[in-house]
Amino acid sequence: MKSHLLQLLLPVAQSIHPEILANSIQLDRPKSIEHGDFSSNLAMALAKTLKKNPRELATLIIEKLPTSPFIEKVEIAGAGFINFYLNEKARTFIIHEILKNPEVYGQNTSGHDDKGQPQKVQIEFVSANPTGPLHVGHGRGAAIGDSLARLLKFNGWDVTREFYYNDAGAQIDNLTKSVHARCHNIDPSDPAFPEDGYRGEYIVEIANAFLNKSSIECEGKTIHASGLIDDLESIRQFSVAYLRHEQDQDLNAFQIKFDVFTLESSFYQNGHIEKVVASLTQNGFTYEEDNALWLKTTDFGDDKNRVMKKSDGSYTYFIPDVAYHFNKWERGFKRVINEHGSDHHSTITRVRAGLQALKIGIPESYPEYVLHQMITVMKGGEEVKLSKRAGSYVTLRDLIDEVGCDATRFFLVARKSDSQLIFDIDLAKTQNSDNPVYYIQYAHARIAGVLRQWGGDIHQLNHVNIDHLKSTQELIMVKRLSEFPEMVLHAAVELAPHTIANYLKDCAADLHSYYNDTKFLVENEDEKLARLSLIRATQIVLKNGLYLLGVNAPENM
RNA sequence: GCCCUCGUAGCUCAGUGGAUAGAGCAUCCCCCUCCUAAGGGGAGGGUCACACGUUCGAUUCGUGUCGAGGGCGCCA
Repeated sequence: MKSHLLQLLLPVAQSIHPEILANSIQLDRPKSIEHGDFSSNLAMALAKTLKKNPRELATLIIEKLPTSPFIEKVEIAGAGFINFYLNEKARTFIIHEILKNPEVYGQNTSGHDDKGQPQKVQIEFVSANPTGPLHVGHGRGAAIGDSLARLLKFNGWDVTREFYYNDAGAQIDNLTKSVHARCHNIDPSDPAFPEDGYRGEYIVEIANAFLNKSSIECEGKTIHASGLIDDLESIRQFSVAYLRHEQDQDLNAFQIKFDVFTLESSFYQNGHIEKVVASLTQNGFTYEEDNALWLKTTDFGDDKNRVMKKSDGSYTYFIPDVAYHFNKWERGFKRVINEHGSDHHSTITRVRAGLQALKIGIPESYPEYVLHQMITVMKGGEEVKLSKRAGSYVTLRDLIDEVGCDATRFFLVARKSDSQLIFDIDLAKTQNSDNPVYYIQYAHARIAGVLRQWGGDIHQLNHVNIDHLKSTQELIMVKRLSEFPEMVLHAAVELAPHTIANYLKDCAADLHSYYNDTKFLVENEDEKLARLSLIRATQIVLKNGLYLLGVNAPENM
């Protein structure tokens, strides 16, 4: 509908001002229904360059505008807005569009290449090290990352979800030492406990399972504990498998599945690390100082150079990161999005710098980043800082157990990622109007209820003429539904799934308002079917929108 | 000190170079003989942190100030 109007406007605009470009014409959705379905600031924009009165220009534009089967009227308003009001034919067209192919309504092909094929995009998210249960920050990353994946798929991209983790390195040594200490019944109050060790209760569980010679399923393999109290290698393998397994269960409970798990150690084993270091050195971006090998990241906008190989001969995390992103590029991902906590901010410049220094034509903006800010968990008016199992932080599992998967996902994805989030457990738990998740789900369930009571075949609604749906609420409802595809595109372009959550709240509000005002199951058959087709279309949009957030759309509540 | 993000109603947060800046909660009033009241309607509540610029028009863009958080490691 929007492109239809643009096609009408463009020739007119060009006849007045030949140099105007198609993408410079704005066609917005007015906030208020009084201002029509679409609004253009064309006259005001032209007034500036042509030095003419915007209202006069608007009159001229409207006179020149060809007739359209979908437009009821065009009006000038305010300082020179041109407002378009769609007619009943357009509204029927929109509703039929939704009902015809419910599951694809809102989808587009903006992710396709020139040949019409989906382009590959990889989204890396969560990427927690296997040193403890997932915390709420990982939960926010999981909710945002998975929703982004769903959104991009809806926009025609071929999406791969990936989880990267470090299974060697200093943090894992720490984990091993901590479990080892607990095997010997050394607790964190004991001076013999590792200084930077993990102090949570889960370490005791792992130690006990290890001593009992348990087995753990992890990523298709079974890991057996040797049970030998000083077998550090077995402790390490078992602990990593144990925690990876637990994280998988948490993600499962959060209804998130990954396509690929990548281990940091794989880049040491397959020689990628050496290759990258050799290439960086060959390109002349490295130097030695204080017995360490440095990369001149300042050549690429960093504020200081970074160590890549420590004086003890081991690598910093930074080189495996570069190797990993080089690997993503080589696997054919011309687009990569990393979802991380905002504490990863400092790595952006240097990872990109490392990739630039490889000189193999990777774009400067590769990879893209979506960073989320910190979460404060509130309960009973007080900040919750720790959980029993993890010790020092609140786990994702705590939230899921307490408020459920749907509410947790919704709350974590419904805020702009770069603002700090207060997660109010009491609010997320309430099952009433205070809680936006239930508000939206209730709208969906209410519609399902009406359709159940009607008892007819929903396919009967596909070709209903809705011409005489003309109440303000009905106009608002149709307008809202027609905006959904634009919202989906916008959310994907901006990498901002929270805009979908806002849209759904508005859409649900429109429905509840309509529901209270109008009876659907009326005597008059035409009226009844018209209203049912409208709410059925609303149900579809709510369902598709909730799907994009990873939230269920219940038939009953 | 430098870098990034944020500052909008009492609270939690949306939003936009344009029309009267929105929603939920909280406060007050009203609506079930009627498809789910887990709902709806209404009232009150704002110097869009502050200042100065750019613009026909700034809450939105720019600069500065103040305030909050995060990052500045041979940790990941």
